[in-house]
Amino acid sequence: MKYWLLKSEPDEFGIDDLKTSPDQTTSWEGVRNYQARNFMRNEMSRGDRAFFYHSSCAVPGIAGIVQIATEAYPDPSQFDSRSKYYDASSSPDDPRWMLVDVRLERVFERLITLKKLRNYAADRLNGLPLLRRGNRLSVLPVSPAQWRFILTLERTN
DNA sequence: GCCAACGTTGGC
DNA sequence: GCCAACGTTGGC
Repeated sequence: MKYWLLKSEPDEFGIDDLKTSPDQTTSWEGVRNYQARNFMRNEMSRGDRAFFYHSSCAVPGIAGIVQIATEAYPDPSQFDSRSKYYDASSSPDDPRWMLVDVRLERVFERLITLKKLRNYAADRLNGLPLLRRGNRLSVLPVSPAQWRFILTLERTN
């Protein structure tokens, strides 16, 4: 089993939106970056777990945990001309963009803020891709050791 | 294949 | 709103 971090803007789709979704499950549509796609397509598996990260908001941070509920499959929104994720240059015969379904595991009582994570950038979270300068990927790997350590931050100040 | 221009991401 | 860091696009 692998561990991941998935970014979403809470103004668009936050963890509370997932909580109220049918089966607390949603299709993680709209990933339009090749590296992020490759992570989903090549390395992500059903049963993996991911942090649900709130980005581009007042207090960025990890809001909870989701489970990867499917293998990667073509993102239908790339073929929907009314969708903001429409990609006219992708064909159903050779879909360019993939997604996975994710199901809510739990919502943290308190956000684990980016600020807090940064406190450990030089030691326990050294090398965490999220903390890498200039990182913009919306799908990022987390090592098992980093995953375990981040979970301990849930109960500390 | 190079690279400048442009667009997007995302923290602050 | 600003700006750094990238990724993508398109002319050549």
